[in-house]
Amino acid sequence: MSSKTYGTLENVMRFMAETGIVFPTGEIYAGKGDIAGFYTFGPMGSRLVENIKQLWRDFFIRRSKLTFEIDGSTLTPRIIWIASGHLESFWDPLVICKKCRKIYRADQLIEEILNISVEGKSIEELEEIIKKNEIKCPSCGGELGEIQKYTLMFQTNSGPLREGEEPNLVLRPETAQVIFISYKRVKSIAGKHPFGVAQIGRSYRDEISPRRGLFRLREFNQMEIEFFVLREPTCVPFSETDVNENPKKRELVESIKKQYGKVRYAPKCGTCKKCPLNNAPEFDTTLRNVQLRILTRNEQINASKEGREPKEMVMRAEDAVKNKILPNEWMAYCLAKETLFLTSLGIPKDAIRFREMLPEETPHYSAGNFDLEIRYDFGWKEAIGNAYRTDYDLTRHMKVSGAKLYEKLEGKIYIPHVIEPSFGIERILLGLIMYAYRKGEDRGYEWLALPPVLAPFKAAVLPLLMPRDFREKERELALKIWHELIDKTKYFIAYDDSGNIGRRYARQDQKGTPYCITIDAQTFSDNTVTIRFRDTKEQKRVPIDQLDKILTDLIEGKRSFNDL
RNA sequence: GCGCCGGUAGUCUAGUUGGUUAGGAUGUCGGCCUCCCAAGCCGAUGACGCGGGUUCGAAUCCCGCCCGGCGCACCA
Repeated sequence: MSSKTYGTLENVMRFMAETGIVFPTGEIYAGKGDIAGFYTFGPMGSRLVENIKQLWRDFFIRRSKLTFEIDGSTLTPRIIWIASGHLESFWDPLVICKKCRKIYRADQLIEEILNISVEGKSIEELEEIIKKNEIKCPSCGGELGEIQKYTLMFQTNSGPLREGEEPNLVLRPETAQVIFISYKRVKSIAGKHPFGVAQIGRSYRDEISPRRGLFRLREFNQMEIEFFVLREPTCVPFSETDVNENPKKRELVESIKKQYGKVRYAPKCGTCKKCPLNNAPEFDTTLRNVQLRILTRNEQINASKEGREPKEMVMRAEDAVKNKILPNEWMAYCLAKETLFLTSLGIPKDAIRFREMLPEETPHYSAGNFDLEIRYDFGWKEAIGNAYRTDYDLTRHMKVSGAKLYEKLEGKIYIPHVIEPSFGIERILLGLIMYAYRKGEDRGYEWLALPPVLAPFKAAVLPLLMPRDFREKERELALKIWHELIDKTKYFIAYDDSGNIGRRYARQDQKGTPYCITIDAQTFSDNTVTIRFRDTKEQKRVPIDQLDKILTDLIEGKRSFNDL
C-alpha cells in the first residue's frame, strides 16, 4: 500500500476554499491590508474541526480516568512568560536602517560582514560591535538604529500604557503554560499523581513568514496534555556525559548530590520499574502492541554522514521502552495513542512516523523529544510534538511565583515531571484532507473519502422527484424522514431537492457525506428507501422505520454496508 | 526578511506589438424535461489582487504595496 497523498497542497487548499472548509481571513480586503497567516473555518470546516476535537476528547479524556480538561484564557499575564523562559531567551535581535528602513538580524549582519561568531552575546555587546566596526546598512549605507528584541509573541496591554512600561499582557504562544499555572488547582481536584491536564484552544505566534497554507499560521488551534508524574528525586533523566557538558545540568546534579548525597543517571528507563515514570497505568495491552515507526537521533546523524536516506525502525511500543529507544513508558503510551488517533482520522499508518529531535533542536531541559510527523506531499513534517520536559516548568513557576508545586514524601522532595503531547489541529486537518481527497477514477469531480465520524454531515435525504404525479408527495415524505432522523440520531443530516439526482449525489460526495438516502416511487408501495454508500456508489433498500438504527450502526461501525 | 516565479468570475482559462460591450467552459440560482449518479434544453448571475504613474486610451507598459508558490533564513 502506498501512502502517497491523494491531494497536493495546492489542490487541497483550493478545494478547501471552494467547499467552505477553510479560507484566508479578510479576502475581500486583498491588497488593502489583509494579512497572511490567518484563516477562517467555513461551514464545512467548523464542523470538521469540531469533530476532530470531539474525537480527541473521546480518545484522550473520556476514556481516561486520570485526565482532566481545562479551558484557559488566551490573553495571559506577562509574568508567566518570564517564568517559562519565553521572554528571557527566545528573541531575535533586529536592527532597522534609519535611512531606508530595511530590517536586519543584528547577529547575522555582524557574522556576515566581520566573519566572526557572536553566539551568546548580549544586545549591548552586539551594539558595541556594530559601533566599533562602523557597520552600516548594506543596502543604502545609512546609519543603523538601536537593536530591538523581536520575540515572536503578540503583546498588548490592559489599561493605558505609561511611557517606559512594558505591556502587561501576552497572547499565549502555546496552551501549555496556562496548564502549568493551573497545576495547583487541578491537583487538588485530581487528588493524586499521576494525572493529566488537557486543553484545547487557540495560540498565537508572530511568525516571520507564514507558509504552506494551513501549515504555518499566526493564529492556530492546539490540543495539549501535560501529564504530571512523580520521579525519584535522586534519579536524573540525563546521561553522565550530557551533565558534564552542560553547566545548567551540572548545577542541577550538584544540588541533588548536596541534598541526598547520591545521584543516579538514567536517561532511558528501559526495564527499570522502580518509579512511576516507567509505569503508565493506562498503557494497556492494545497500546503496548501498537507498532511505532521511529527515526532515532543516531540514525539521522549516521545517515547524513553517510549521505543516504535515513531509515525508520518499526517496533512494538512496549519494546521501544525496553530497548531504550524511548525514554520511558509514559512517552510510549502517548506515541501509541497518537498513532491510533491519527489512523482513526483516515491517515494511513505508513504516513506517520516519530522523529527523535536532534540535539540542536532540543532545549537543555528536555530529556527526549519525539515529533509525530505526517508525510505531506511537501515532505515529512511535524503535526504533533512530544516532549519529556522533566521538572523544568514547575520548577521555574515555583521560583517566580513562590507557590508550592512539589510533594514532600518520606522526607524527599518530588517536583512532578512532565510528559507533553501537543497536537496542531490545522496540521492534522491538512493531513487528513490530503489523504481523503479523491479525483478522477470513477467520477468526474473531486470528493472526500472522510471517515464517517469526521464527516460534517453523516447522511443526506434526497427525494428523487422523477415522475411528475409523485413530486409533492415525495418532497413531503423526504422532509418528514429528515426531521425524524434529526430527532432520533443527533447527527447533522443534509436535505437537498434541487437539480437532478446525480448532481445531488456529487455535491454530497464533495462534502464527504458517507450515506445518501433516496425516496423514490417504490417507497410508496413498500415503505423502503434506498441508501447509497459514498465510496462505492452502491445502493441497498432498507425499511423507513429502521433507518435511524441502521444509520447509527453504520456511522458507529457496528454494522457494515455490505451486511444490509 | 532576501532571491526567483506568479495573480483575469466560486473554479479552469482566452485576451500581453496598449485600442470594441474583457470571450469561453464549468459551477451557482431559476425554469423545462427525465424513475438514480455533475445527462439534455432555456434563462440569470459573476472577474482583470490593490494603489499610483505614463497615455487620447491600460488586463496589457512603469513604480510601490498585498497575497500565493519555491529556495534561503526562522520555526520555544
